[in-house]
Amino acid sequence: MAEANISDLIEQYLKEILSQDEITEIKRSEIASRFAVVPSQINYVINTRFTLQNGYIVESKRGGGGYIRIEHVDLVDDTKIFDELIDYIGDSIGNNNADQIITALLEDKVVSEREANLMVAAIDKNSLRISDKVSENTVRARVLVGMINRLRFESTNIHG
Amino acid sequence: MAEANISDLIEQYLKEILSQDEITEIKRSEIASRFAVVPSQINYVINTRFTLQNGYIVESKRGGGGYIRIEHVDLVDDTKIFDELIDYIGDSIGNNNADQIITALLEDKVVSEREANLMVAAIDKNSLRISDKVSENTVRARVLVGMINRLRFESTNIHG
DNA sequence: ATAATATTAGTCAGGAATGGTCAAATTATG
DNA sequence: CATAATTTGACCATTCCTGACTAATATTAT
Repeated sequence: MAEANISDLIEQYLKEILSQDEITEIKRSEIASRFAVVPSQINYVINTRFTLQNGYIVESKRGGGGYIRIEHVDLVDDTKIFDELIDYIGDSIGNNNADQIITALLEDKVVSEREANLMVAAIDKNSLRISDKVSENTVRARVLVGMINRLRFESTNIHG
Repeated sequence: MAEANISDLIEQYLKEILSQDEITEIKRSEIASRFAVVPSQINYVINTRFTLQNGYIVESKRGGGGYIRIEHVDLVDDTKIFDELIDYIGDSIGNNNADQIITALLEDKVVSEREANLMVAAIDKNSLRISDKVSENTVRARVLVGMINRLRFESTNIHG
């Protein structure tokens, strides 16, 4: 597809590196100049694409010999991360963030694609839309219908 | 006899593209100017003609390099059971009735046990509890945590 | 040791480029 | 005529990109 954003390209570049090693250390200024962007854009990419809900842990150090270390964590093996994930969700979460979490669960094979699709359908914003009139049973109907509609389609994507 | 309105023409145009590729990415403003309509009419066309029930999955992103992605997916062979269930559910359904529907899907082997458990967790009455100050994101957090906890409660392995 | 300087990375706010929502106005349909 | 579908526009939300300023750490000078 059309990955028009530089941020997307930087993301791809970093994930390419991480597909070979579970952990990598980069120099912010080096990546920035490689893609001809200001250094702070690297922070932007990391903050929007390499978060815990995406399955990454990031550490850094400033000063001479400074670095940014990105580690891909395996949700299956790390119960503690799992706890932190639920902790992160807390009392409130938006549709996009929730989708990211489910994507991370899928990529780490905690759930199958069919299961992930059901989860995405369950937390869809159209289903959970709340107005004055809605009752619990109204929302339940929408959530259930949303999940059933998801089942109407074959799983098309890869990831298996 | 139905005179083709602009929305119909836009629909045809998009479906023409989708007849060649299963998936396409458009720029809302580009399509809008091509047909000389306001951008939000593209949303109207998508919301009325490219729905899940019709076999389309739509995703979008805003901001620079934003897009609307439309994917056409194939219906599974036996769709009758879904229609009937959705018809039965209607606009409102209680926890027990919903559980029964999910059990029926499980017994018919439409869903696996893990999938059924996820669905049950999603429509749990504690998750969908609605009071005066709940927001959409509040309910979403409860639904998502409920499903994740269900996954932990079982084995966290897809093949387990 | 301590201070000064150099070398990193982090934060934040703003502007630009998208797409989304909602309801009023208009048009088509039965 | 009554209702549903379409069309429009004002306003909102999100994402990306930049740069000025800040913070932390290492190195060098005194």
